[in-house]
Amino acid sequence: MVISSKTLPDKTVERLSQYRRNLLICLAKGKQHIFSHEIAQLHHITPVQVRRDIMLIGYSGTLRKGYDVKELIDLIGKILDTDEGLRVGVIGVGNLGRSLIGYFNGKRSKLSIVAGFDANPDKVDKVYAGVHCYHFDKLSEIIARENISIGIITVPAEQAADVAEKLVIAGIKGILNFTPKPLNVSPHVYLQEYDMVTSLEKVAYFVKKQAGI
Amino acid sequence: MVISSKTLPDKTVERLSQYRRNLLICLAKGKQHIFSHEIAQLHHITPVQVRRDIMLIGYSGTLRKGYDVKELIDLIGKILDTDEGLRVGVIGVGNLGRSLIGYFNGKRSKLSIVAGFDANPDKVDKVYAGVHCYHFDKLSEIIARENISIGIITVPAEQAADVAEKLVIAGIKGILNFTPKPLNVSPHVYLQEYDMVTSLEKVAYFVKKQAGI
DNA sequence: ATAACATTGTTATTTTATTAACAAGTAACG
DNA sequence: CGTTACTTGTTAATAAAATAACAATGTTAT
Repeated sequence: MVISSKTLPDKTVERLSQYRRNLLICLAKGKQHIFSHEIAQLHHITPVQVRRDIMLIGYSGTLRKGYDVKELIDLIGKILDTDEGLRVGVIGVGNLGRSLIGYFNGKRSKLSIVAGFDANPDKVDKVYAGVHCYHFDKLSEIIARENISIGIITVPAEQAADVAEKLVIAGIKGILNFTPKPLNVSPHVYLQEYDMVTSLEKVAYFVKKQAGI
Repeated sequence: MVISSKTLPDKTVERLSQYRRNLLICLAKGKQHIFSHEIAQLHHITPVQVRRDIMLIGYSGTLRKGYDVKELIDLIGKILDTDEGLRVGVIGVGNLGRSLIGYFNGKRSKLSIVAGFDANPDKVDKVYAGVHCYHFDKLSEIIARENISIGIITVPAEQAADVAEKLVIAGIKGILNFTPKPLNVSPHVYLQEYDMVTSLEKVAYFVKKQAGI
């Protein structure tokens, strides 16, 4: 079967990433086959949703036996990963930046954080969880040298726009922005924003609603 | 006008939180009125979306003058905030937990992080950015004593399920889960999950697509 | 005063995402 | 073998979100 080159729905991509994580755990436990309702239960979604996602990537399970865990993991890998992997830089090595570096460190993955950047001279040329921290000034240089295609922005909000601009100029292909400042980037750079404060305010709103305050 | 007590769409709630943040900046700059297309531009969405959101909260602007910044901020506050505010606890005072505490510290807001929890004896009874860190064992006690209604989970993934269960038992009303482990909580606790690894894998997928790899 | 324009508020349409429905087919069991 | 029950794959229906369309109306220019 040929892997469809059509772009998958946003939400399906997210779920595939999550499925894979849990499938790897299943595989490590020696589980060889898995039913759609088992995957569903792990993620608190419906079995139909799982089957639909799997249909979209063109995989087929075995009737009454479920999906082959290993095959499914491999196929998700073919879809999400690139052969040589992509290299990632973290701009802003504060608590959040270091936490991200920590998450990825040691995980065998096609995504690797290969550089950190910070303005603080105390941090420059230090190594955090195996990742070298460079000065902001070297952003362009290191991105080119290290072949970095994704940038994670974890600087204070007021520096975000400036950093984003420099990243785009340096030829970055994708940005994950953790600052609350919405960014303006050229349309051929993929931008994903995540705002922690908004997440928390959203929880608060629904708590308030539920409590009838 | 009476504020509708109907629950707003998920996405509208998120955007309102973001609008407010930028409106506060506008107000600080002395801007008194703002057009839908200006708000839209700040957030890279369409003016229609903005008008629609504002319609949903029952506010009206002035034709050809736009919206009164102060009034809009106040109304969003009435919708998102509770009168006395909600109190938040952070479970897991690692890099990510401290980063969240740092974000909220000093921001005048109806949401305040009032306690941290960790198992590490080096952290217990220390104060991080004004927030006291307690031992896990005191979770229930402190949640009750400090009247905490929202918990942010930033522990390692393998402890997440256990922490969530304890939070629910302690009577928490809302949970924001930053671990990649999907949680099972009783349906009257509002749960929001955010998975950083998935976010990054999603960026990678779209970068890959765009590059045609 | 009148015309041209800008901007809101709202309804209608389209798109995207989720859920339901069900046909098909295979393993297990007698 | 034949029957039962389960699980997949897919199409159809529904729900949620975004976008488009446009009427209403105040403002500015002439």
